[in-house]
Amino acid sequence: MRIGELARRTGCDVETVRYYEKEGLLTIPQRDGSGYRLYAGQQLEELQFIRHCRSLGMPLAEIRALLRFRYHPHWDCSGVNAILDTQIVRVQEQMQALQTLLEQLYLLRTECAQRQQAGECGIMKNLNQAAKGEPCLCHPLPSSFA
Amino acid sequence: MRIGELARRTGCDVETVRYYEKEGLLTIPQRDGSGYRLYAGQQLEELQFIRHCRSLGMPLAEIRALLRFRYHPHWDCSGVNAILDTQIVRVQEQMQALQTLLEQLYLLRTECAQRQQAGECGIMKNLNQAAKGEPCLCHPLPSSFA
DNA sequence: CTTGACCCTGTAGCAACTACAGGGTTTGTA
DNA sequence: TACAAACCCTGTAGTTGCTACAGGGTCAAG
Ligand SMILES: [Zn+2]
Ligand SMILES: [Zn+2]
Ligand SMILES: [Zn+2]
Ligand SMILES: [Zn+2]
Repeated sequence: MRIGELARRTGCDVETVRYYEKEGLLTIPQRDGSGYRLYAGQQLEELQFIRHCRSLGMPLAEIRALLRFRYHPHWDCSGVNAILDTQIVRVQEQMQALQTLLEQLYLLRTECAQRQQAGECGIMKNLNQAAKGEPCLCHPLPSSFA
Repeated sequence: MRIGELARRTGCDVETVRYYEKEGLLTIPQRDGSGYRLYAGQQLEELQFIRHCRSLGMPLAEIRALLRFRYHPHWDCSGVNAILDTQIVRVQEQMQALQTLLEQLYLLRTECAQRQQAGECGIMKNLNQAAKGEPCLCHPLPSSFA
């Protein structure tokens, strides 16, 4: 199968397939007489493996590592667990950060209820206070946004 | 004050300050005889305004818009509210996505309890199933990771 | 024999920085 | 006064995971 069909069957862009090849994630495909890439079932599975891992938010470097475990089934799997754990921690941290952000944004949002001049707007007032180093509703403690 | 001091007082990298200038967020500073940038209190506030907004996750384009409201206090503030609302929705969507991810990762993680060969590891088994288009613990419905 | 769909390579763009390389300046001290 | 550390300058390239061309070649149908 050529690259277009592979892409269609995985729901993945043609350019993305070539990108994965360049990044060393997909095994190099054969070429036909015109230089077109020819893929077999092996690469279809590889690509689906990659897309699945991407859908779990994993960076390509870790997917590359997971692919190595795929090709070496006799290896000790503790590296696999470590990758998952890393990913879980990363996602937890991101969620925590977003949660904090959301609370700050909600607080700030309450400061403006109706249309008015920007100079009178509670949101702008808070932002301008923060710019002067004064506390704002979203960062009540003495400045420095940690 | 020169760029180093400005950076130190805002907890922001020198390169970042120059970057903001290039992006049109900071007003162009004066220069001394040697071509060094010289900043006044105005730019200190601007930079703190920018860093504050960045700490709320806002993209530079929206910060640029907020800075325009700062310079035009007589403008109607409804654009400010709109920016906040957009940002809130964006963060909510990201959190929702991360929540889904986290549940999938947890499910997958339960599949391997101890060290073993990668070929026997429940995590790798799931990933390899998904690569074949079969359902996995993290995506029980017939494939396609939405 | 021409149109359209497909394929190729290589490069540039996105966001928001970060990190040099390769220079000049200032400041403190020996 | 000489030297070095610390600072500043411009400009370019790297980061991540793609996406979007530009400028070409190939192939099947009508
Ligand atoms: Zn308002
Ligand atoms: Zn705040
Ligand atoms: Zn395991
Ligand atoms: Zn799954």
